[in-house]
Amino acid sequence: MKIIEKNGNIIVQGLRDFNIGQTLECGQCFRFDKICEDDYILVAKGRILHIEQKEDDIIFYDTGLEDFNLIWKEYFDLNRDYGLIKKSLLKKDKVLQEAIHSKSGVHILNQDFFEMLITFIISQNKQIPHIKQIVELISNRYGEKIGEMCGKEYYSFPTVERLSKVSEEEFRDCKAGFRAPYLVNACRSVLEGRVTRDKLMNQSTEKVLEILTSIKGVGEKIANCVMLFGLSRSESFPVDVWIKRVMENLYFHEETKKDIIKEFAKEHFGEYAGFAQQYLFYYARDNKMKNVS
DNA sequence: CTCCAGGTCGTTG
DNA sequence: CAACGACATGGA
Repeated sequence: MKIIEKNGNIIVQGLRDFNIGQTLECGQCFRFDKICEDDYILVAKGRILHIEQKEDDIIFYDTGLEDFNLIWKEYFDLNRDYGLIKKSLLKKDKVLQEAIHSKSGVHILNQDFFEMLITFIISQNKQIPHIKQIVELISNRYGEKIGEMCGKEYYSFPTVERLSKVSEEEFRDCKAGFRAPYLVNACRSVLEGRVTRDKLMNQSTEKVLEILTSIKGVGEKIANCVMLFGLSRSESFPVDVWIKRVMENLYFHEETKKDIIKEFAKEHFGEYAGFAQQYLFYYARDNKMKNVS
């Protein structure tokens, strides 16, 4: 990885195993707008980032070396060797070959814990474009304005303190529907310190799962998403409709319970289960994979 | 119109 | 413990 500072931009060269489009569109992230091919505006870490990929160059527009090193390098998980992860997964398992090869530029982002908790509570029983809409609405109403780009105003994701003051009715007005009381409850849990990033960071996977699922509206799947995307727990393996479908198609060849799939993934993919999950999820969704039988 | 979406909860058998 | 309907909202 070679980093160049030029005209107020940062250019990163020689990054293998990274594609900005795949990384943002794979379903882990909901706060971005596509300008054109491989060219995106992203909201994260309380700021706007215009980022573009031109062949092997990644351009972080209007970004200094300090912001890149302190914020974006970690956010985009640029220090991790994805080539090694893919090799390790493929060594054990040729079944993953197609999924990994077609989605080989996916990185798992290190996103904000609270934002992931709220976002994935919203995600239940909704399609990705809807999730994006609701998160944007909540940010526009309760976040801070952080700038303007291409004629659109951008707002940060709200703080715990601000969102804790939002009522159930107001969440319903943001189209959250039946999830509104869950959101109120989740905000309170974080504000009152029962569920915080610090508290979860040093716990065992089982304990983290137990604490997260103690929030009403957070089950196994959402807890695993929060762990994978918001707590850097790469052994997490969220099982949703798409993962169920793709696992049934590629491994079981018949209808299979989520618990069985989860256990299999833990055994089979081990510490890299989260990466396997994301390649499989994106691959299945992108190919509109059908149920078995 | 009907069906389903990155699910979870509460209720039944 | 497994199965099942309800839950808001919007798009196919």
